[in-house]
Amino acid sequence: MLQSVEALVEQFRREGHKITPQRRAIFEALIRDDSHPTAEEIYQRVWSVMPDISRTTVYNTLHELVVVGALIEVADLSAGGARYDTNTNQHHHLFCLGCHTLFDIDRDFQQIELPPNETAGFHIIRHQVTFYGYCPNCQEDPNG
Amino acid sequence: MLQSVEALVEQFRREGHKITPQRRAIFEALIRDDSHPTAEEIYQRVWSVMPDISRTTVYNTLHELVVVGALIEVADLSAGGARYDTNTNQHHHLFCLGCHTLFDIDRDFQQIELPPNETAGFHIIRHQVTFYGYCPNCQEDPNG
DNA sequence: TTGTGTGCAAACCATTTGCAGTGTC
DNA sequence: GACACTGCAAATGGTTTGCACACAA
Repeated sequence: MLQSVEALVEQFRREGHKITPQRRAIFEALIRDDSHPTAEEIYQRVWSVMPDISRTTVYNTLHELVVVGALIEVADLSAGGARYDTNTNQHHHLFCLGCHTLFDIDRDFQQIELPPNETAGFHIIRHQVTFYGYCPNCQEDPNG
Repeated sequence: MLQSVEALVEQFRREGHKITPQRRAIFEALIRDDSHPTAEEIYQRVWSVMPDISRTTVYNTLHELVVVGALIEVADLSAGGARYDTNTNQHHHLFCLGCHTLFDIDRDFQQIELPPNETAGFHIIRHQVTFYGYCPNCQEDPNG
């Protein structure tokens, strides 16, 4: 989880990027967030304090945050576009098939490893476990 | 992996669906396939033997195959749209970050289970491990 | 002052929808 | 013969691109 705007500003400067008011506002919107927002949700948050910002700028900045490693883009879990994860540590996901909410699981399944003869020659970078199911709400109301 | 058109026809009839030449052609295109094709790829295959088919019909039929459980829709792994997996057994994935190829891993990581107090009240249906990395090709040519 | 960043508008691309006509059961 | 299915065309929605202007360094 991202802890401070200044740390991001630092990181961005280090990578040779300029710091603009728009970028600062986007950083603000992401600090201490663990809700896996979509680009549109982030745009809405920033828009509420900076109504002149454009989606283009939000998309650009999110991509740059992914490139510098401050954000992880979560594969689209059906509907609503890509989600951004501010938790860049190794962790896992619990996904509700009903309401599409995504929870983090910080447990470490260290046992998950492929024997070398089953990797098909891949150089494996990371792995992620996703649990699919129904959250308490969607169990009560299967149409939720 | 889907083994026979007739089994799918049976299953479709059982669920109260009608069998059309288009659906049969789509079934043919999916038999003994383990390449995780996109809807567009399936459309192309069917189109080569039935040029009058429309994308709408392909999309419709794929959705119905997912509903009856003959196909699994794999979350979009960036670019190119959803993939369809004819392997509906519990299995895992190896995804190449370079060329976006998706391999099946049939190994069973039975140890992966969430203790009840970490499920956030979810009713968990299934889980899937995705390994992210670079395939032999994309290790040689990082721009592949 | 230079080149990166911004924002508009338009393009893109996978997918969905509306609807009239068709064909399976 | 009824109703599910088909296919066209248009709409949708997330994301990207082209380009002129603005501003951080």
